[in-house]
Amino acid sequence: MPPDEAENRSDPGALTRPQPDNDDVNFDIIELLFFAYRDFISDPDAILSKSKFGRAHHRVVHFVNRRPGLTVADLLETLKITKQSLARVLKQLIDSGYIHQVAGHDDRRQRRLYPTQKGRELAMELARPQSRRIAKALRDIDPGGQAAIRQFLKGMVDPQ
Amino acid sequence: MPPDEAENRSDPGALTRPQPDNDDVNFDIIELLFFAYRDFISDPDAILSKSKFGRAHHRVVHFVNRRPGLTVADLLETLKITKQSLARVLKQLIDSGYIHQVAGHDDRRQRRLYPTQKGRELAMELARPQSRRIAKALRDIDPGGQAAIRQFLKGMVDPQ
DNA sequence: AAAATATGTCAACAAAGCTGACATATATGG
DNA sequence: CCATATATGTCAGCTTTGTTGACATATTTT
Repeated sequence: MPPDEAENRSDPGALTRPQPDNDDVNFDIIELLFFAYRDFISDPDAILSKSKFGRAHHRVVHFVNRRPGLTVADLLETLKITKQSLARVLKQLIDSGYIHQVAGHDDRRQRRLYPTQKGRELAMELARPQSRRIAKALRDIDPGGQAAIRQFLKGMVDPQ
Repeated sequence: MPPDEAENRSDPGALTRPQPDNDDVNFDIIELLFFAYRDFISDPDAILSKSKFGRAHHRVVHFVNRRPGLTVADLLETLKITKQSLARVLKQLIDSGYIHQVAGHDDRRQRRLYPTQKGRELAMELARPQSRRIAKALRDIDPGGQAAIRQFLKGMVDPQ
């Protein structure tokens, strides 16, 4: 008799044993990623909760700060959201003076996005606690281990 | 004259240089975490898009499968969401026969949650592509590097 | 000149979070 | 035993951030 069947006999429909890692699945890293990301975004979220902006604004101001001059299309590709979804938050950031847009030099249909000084400061303020968390997590990990971490994270990303 | 001021002279309000890592911030790992997580959740999302469930259901069925018998309070603490938010998705999972609840043995106010066979199968189906992605990212990383990755992810999580 | 492209915008909707208020069952402490 | 605390459920309404579909405008490409 398979173990689950015996289990079900005493408690119909309810599997009572924990589900451990097995050949197919790597539950522990799945969970570590969930917990790490959950707390990683809690830092900027706490700061943003006192402002009129949210997570979506954070992402936009982050990437505009990191890659000044990117186009709207670049940003959509990076964030993997629709232009209507981006439009809402981008408009608020532009209207509030955090981001500045300029028609493209070669292709004047493009809107190239740049942070203002205020935008750069916001991006930095939000990045700081996240960086502190990362620094703490990397402390006591040797250079080889740190390289492995970067390689792993890169390997998790879809090609392109 | 500070460099940003000179920059602003020719292009008012727009900082045009990329923002590199510096002492305060570790932008590259911040971004790697964003991209890794973005694609990590895209696998189960694609499967769920053909069902009546979403990400929130995934999280619930995952943790119930991993820790059968956890209480509603445990789950709230793990997910860090409100009970009203959990109630919506949990009810749907119970009504559809993915999760089963039982009054606590000692404390009968508690509702202990268990996966049904169907629930366990869903959790596994959603975990499988994520595990494949993880396995691929870990391939070519030696045991020491893999230990560093686990240590890093654990270090990113808030204590408790 | 026609077609394609980059962007913006309107409207409606869905998922998943939130707050506040209140109900019920059960446990616990005096 | 009663009063209070706790675990859970539920109603109502709101917010943020995602989605589709349709259509407008400016500019580039063919």
